[in-house]
Amino acid sequence: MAKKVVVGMSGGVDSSVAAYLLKEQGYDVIGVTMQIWQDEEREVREENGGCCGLSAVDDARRVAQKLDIPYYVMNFRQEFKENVMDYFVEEYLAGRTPNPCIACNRYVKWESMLRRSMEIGADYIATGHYARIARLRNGRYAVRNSVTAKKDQTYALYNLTQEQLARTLMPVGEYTKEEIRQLADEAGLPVAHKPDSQEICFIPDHDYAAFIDREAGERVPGQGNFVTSDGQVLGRHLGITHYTVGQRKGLNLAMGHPVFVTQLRPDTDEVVIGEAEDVFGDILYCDHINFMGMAELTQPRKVLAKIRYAHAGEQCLIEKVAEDVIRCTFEKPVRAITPGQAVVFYEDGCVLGGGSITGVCPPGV
RNA sequence: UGGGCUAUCGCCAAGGGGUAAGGCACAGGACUUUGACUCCUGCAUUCGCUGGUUCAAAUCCAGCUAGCCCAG
Repeated sequence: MAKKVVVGMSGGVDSSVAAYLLKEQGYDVIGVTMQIWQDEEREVREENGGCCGLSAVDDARRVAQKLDIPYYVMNFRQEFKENVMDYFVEEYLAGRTPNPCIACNRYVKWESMLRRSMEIGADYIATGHYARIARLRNGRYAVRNSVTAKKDQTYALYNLTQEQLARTLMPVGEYTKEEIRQLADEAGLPVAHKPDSQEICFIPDHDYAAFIDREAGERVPGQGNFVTSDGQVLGRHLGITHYTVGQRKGLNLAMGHPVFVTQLRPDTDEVVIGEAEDVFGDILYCDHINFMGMAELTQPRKVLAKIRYAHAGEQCLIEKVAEDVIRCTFEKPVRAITPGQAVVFYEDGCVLGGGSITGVCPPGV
């Protein structure tokens, strides 16, 4: 009997082709779209198909019809609110810069959606990510780079558990973006030429600070000083939620040459400003570790590490310095080590694990 | 109140008679399933004001105004 797989369909090309490929491979495919952040008033503001928007449902349903597979919409608004939106806001309030997609993957797509899929008798869930699942020699599951280096989404998946990976299929990782569109075309999928999604799906107007204001109200920190590392005050800023490490634009500081944010100080509401070179560093610490391709870090190990989604990666030495704390020492300085962002470790194209960057000093210092 | 200096885009700043460089900031776009970064494009019919000299003035001259410095 065919294995049953629930495909998370966003309405985009990638997940549509994922469903198509799995059906071709003989799986018993069920299409599902997660309803996550929409509330009635905002639906109209939906633009060019964020990964989980409203047009998403219409498009996904049409694809499901075309593929002749059952299709459902699952409501995960509550889970999304708690694990993604609230997390997003809290991180900003704490002076960190979150990556909501990583939280969404781990807690909504792969926790809530997987659980509910199991409940309806599925053997696997699948998505349209550009990544593959590998079973390593040590028996562990790891996310593996997509065949195309140009499009690789493994970074945002580092936080998945072994149990989750064991029940996941990612057929799109075997193809390039061009091939995927080609397949969509050949299959006659109506979304073959739909533009790629981008930006955070729950903030369509792209105004993060305003979103945080709406969500957190009185708790949002107000104005403060732009200062240099030696304490000189350069001007006033709009509140630390408006900035992130490495940022240049929007500071409104005409210093005659570009200057960048080097640090946020939530305790004093100061935003530290420095020169271009000041934003480079070669050591970082992280916590909230998730081990994937390795079970534990027992001795220092040389790996490739990415410190942001679009980072090419840099060689570094990772060492466990305390329970749930790893220090990464890079061979070459990396730009804009940002608390709240994830650092993900790779070896041979597979994710070994990763964590949440706490800063350039050991936690608690 | 005497003497001197300076006034060019939001900030800094070239240009010293031939028809307004550049940097920063800012705006728009590209890139991007996170924030950033980066890249591209745009950005003073006008040079504190008023007159004058000249074919031609931001550039020379005069007056005025403002700011700074030194005297007092």
